Amino acid sequence: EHLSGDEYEKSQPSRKEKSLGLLCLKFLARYPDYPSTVENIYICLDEVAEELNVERRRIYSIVNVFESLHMVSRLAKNRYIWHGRHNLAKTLQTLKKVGEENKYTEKIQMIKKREYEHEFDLDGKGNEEVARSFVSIEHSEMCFVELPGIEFCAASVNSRKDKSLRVMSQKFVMLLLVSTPQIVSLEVAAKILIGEDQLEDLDKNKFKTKIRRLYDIANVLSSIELIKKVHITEERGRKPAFKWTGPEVPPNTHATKLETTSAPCISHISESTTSKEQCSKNLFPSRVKQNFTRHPSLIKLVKSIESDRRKIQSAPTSPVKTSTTGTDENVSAYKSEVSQLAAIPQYQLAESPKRPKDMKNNLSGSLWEDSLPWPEAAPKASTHTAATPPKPLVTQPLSALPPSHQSASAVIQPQPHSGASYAIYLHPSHAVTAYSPSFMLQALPCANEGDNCTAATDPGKAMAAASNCACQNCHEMVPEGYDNEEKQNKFETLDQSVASCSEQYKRECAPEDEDRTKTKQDIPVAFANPAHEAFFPSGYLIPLTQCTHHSNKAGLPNREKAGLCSLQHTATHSSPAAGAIPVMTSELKAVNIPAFHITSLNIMLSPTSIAAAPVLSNSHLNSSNASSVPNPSSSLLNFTLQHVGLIPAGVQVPASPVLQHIPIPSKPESINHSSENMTLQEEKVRNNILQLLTRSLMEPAGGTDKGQGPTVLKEPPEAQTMTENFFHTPGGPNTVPLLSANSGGTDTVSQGTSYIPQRKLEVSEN
DNA sequence: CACTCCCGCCAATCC
DNA sequence: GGATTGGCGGGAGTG
Repeated sequence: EHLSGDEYEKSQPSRKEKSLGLLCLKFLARYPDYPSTVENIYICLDEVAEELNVERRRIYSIVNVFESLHMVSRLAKNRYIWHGRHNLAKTLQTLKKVGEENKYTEKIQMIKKREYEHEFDLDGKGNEEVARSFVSIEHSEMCFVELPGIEFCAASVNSRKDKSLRVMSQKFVMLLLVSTPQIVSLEVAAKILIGEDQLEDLDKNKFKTKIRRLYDIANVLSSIELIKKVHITEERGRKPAFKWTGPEVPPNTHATKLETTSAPCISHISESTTSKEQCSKNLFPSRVKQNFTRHPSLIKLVKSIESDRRKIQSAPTSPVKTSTTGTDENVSAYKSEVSQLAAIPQYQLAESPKRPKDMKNNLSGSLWEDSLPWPEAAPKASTHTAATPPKPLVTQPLSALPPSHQSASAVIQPQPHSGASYAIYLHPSHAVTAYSPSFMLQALPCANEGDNCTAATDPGKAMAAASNCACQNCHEMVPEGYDNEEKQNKFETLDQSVASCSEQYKRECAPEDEDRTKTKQDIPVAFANPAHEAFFPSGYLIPLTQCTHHSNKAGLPNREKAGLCSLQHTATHSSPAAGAIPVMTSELKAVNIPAFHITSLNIMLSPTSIAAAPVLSNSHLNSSNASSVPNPSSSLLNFTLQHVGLIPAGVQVPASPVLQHIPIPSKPESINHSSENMTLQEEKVRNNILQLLTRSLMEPAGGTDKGQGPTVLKEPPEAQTMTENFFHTPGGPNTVPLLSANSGGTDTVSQGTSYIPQRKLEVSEN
């Protein structure tokens, strides 16, 4: 009171200091990310408001958003319980699923389409049309999405009909999770959220209010680093948007059990169906729903896998577990594991907290990400990637590196001209190297600093990708083969701590483990199931996209800070085979990829081939393990390597498992960028060579596949890019979205859809 | 000026 | 009927 006006103003915290985001951080600082499950942490709103010196109203906003993610749940008046991030993975997965089922992808496209069509239509009818178009798409207005075990405590005391902020928050997250790339503009989000409630009057005020609320939500989500504000620049100017920066959510392969509140479920189609049943029905349409069909190529794959598994289990020549070193045992175990890899989602293992230095920067996700005990793995190598954006492909697989793989390190090579890179991640005793569709095994820095990713997108390729990804079609590619009830149930028991996951992995898979069969009895059901053994391949092919590196505030969990290469946003669409592709170490040994070729060897392997390779090559695993007898593959490789001048004539690549000790360049400077100079002609030659190599991998011992499946790489279309060749599949180019040429670190993305392929939107962050 | 989003009114609901 | 929740939109701060 005694202060003058100016002084008084200065004594007051600035507007920014009072922001919801900051307040949210303060709020978060009070509670652990992963609270003990033994001891409940209760939140008293009054206390918090007082301690943080804010009105209670503000706390409600925060708590409501957290509630939407099940980070808290309401116990009683003024009283919440803190769950932290324990439920997050499950929640996100559920939200993604509901989002998919609510056809948000289509809605986004519809909005964009209309927007585009009415860009110069000033009569304002565009919005109404959009609104009306929702009716034709989908009518499933959903209620608050809840998780089992949490729903009742929340619902019992809070029957307020409209939990708008909570529901809005969930819907917003859904939008982000289902869109490709995972960027949603404020405007689109607002329109969709309004569109659902009020089809008719999309008046300006309502829109403004929605935007306000979205900001509220976004501020909270940003503070927990699930999203990040970016800007989309298009013809008409800059638009605020939000990009998903949270953990990657694996594709849904089954219906997670979830409940909805007893709140009325609004349906635009039938006002009478307000029951919970109807609500659930909306959320989880019947399984026979036609948009869950298996992609034809997957049927083959599954059959092949199954038959192979049978062979392994019954063949007299199957390796018998011996009591010797344990190595054989492991190999045979891997063998059977590998035979199933293509069919079974890889369980996402948490990283060990202990990592070697060189991995720390490159591989470590945030604590938050590391700890996500995905209840279900991403069947990256096989399925449904279409409806799922080809995302931070690196991040997830790498964060899944099991603890025993500490010696591994990843080197990454984004290929500006050729799409995604792949890191070959090998078993602990082996190394990690990079693999890219331009077939360069190269090391690469993850060096892009901050937000200045400026490499240009190739609009043509982006367009190609966009137009090749008929997202609706993609939705229809969910393979039922992987939608295995039994597995699901098992996985639902897997909401475990990282520590236990890591520990289990060690016990289950670490080669140095004494006795597999014995330890198996100790492990929980999901791991004890033989099928789950298959979740630990000896290696992965990890599609890499681009790298970003952000310097972030210390102490905040951030995947990007950790230097993980994450796909920021991309117009790429992965093929069903994209993602972490399990690959057998012994397969690599079998072709004797020599260490010194790590930066120069150009190999062309279709991801589908690779995914299938373990299946098809089981019969020669033994020999590769023995590694004394050169096999046809190695001869062929040697020949081809010599042929292309990668090794001098007469030099034989040693047949020993040299890969085990491949020196990985630890510094980006050591990278060989020779691929950049590759001419088209060279590419062609390589294509041919690589086809040979592919076949040598695919048909090692009398090839069971008979020209079917991934080995069909007969005539790589000349004009096509390597990337396209790479993803050439028997299903035809239209059944599998092509991986587009990635921009290799740009923030310019094409948000083009099949509707508006021409649009190139620039995303900037500030 | 447009974009952000804080602030607090006040209605709905709870107890 | 007071307390709790939270929708909502005015308008201030920011770039």
